[in-house]
Amino acid sequence: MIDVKFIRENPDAVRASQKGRGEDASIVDQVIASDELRRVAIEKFEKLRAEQNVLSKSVGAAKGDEKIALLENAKKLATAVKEADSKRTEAEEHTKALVMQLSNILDPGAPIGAEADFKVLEHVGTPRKFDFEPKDHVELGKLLGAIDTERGAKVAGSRSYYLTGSGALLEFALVNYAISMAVKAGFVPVIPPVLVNPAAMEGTGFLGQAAENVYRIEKDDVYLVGTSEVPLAAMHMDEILPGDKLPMRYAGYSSCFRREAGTYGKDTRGIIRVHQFDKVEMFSFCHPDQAKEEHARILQWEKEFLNAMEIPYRVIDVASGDLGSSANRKFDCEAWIPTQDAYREVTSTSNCTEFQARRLNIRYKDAEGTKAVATLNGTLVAIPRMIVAILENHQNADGTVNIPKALQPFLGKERFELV
RNA sequence: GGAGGGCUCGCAUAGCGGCCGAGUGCACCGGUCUUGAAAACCGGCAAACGAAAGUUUCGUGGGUUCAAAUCCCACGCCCUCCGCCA
Repeated sequence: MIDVKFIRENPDAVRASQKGRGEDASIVDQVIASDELRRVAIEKFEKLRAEQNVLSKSVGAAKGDEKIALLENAKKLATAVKEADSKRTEAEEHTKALVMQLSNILDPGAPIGAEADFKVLEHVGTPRKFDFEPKDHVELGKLLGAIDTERGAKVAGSRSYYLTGSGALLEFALVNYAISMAVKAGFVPVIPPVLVNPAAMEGTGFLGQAAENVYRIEKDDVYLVGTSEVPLAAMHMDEILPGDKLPMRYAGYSSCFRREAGTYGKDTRGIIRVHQFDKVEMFSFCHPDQAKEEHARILQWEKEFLNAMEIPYRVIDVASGDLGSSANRKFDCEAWIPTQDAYREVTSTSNCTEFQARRLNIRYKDAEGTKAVATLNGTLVAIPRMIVAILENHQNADGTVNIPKALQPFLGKERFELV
């Protein structure tokens, strides 16, 4: 949610941002008009209410005829107050509904355009030249007894899978490595709830355009989260954080659930795009003035993880039209996937500035006062995609797979063997 | 699933429908005293919007009333007991 005051004072900036995203800029003028009415309604209500408060007090003190006369007036006033109150509520709701439609203000650095208009920031590592025909992760997963998509489909439907043997062990190793790295960097490790209430889901912005990708348990009115960003962000919902404790960093490990509606036919093979997976996510509550630096730091940790996995990748600056509504800028790390001859997204970090915190009512307090914090998130490791990258990039001609050095201590060996 | 109890300013508690945005204790901040600290004493101390006046907030939402922390209804959460259970 953008600050209404900011919209009022910088309408052009908001319009430009909306346009940059390819979204409706006319909402800005609707907000301004609605906000004007809202402020008038508030003023009117408050005046009447003040009058009523005074009158009510005098009723208590009065006696006899005087009291009867006062009561007469008070009754009339009460009706007027009630009416002004409902008008005010209506105006407030109307304004809020409009403001909620606006996406976060773009970072001026974000490339403008549609999905394909991203900017490549850098390449790290070189895609390996194979002197044999590389196998894809599905085949390797079978040879290693690591991934079973057929039984996954039998038991849970399409986009489901079993990680077995080496696959399961690899997940544990990845998670352990990620968490130990995060703890070293000062993150508080967290195992959050994955079943959350509507307020958490709504506050983090996942019930908007993204709603169709969210699993909902109707009977109990709870949602399955698509990322631990949701419970991590909502953790401090309605709280005022001590300013001197910022940044507050959490590393959440959780299962993630995604309906993947509207992706029929996309990545149907293997475990690139699945309904359920585990992920270690970084989340930071920080001072708004430091959000940009924090964003760079989170990206740096993502890169360090990929470096440790010895996987070639590139970093892209995601284009305005492809940003989530909460993000003002987003960097994706894309790993090289040999059998697809392409870079594919494995991690992603967004700077949500104060946008998300305002919706969740998360503030910080320091000598300057109480203001909304900035929130940022970034993937440290999303298991299935990392498994794909590791298997495909580190495979040998016979189908065995070399284990990156960083993971070897967690697995007690250097290679995954055939079963 | 069944039966009870509770939800008030960081914590613990008080609170008669108007004198309650709200008392007390602890914690915290500032001061006096002290070589320093403790103790004692004095003062301050919930949040939001607003330039201010003022308005809003006693779990949430609704209702009764001129007036609600206080009465009524619904929901949420917490606790205790019983049942079931990883």
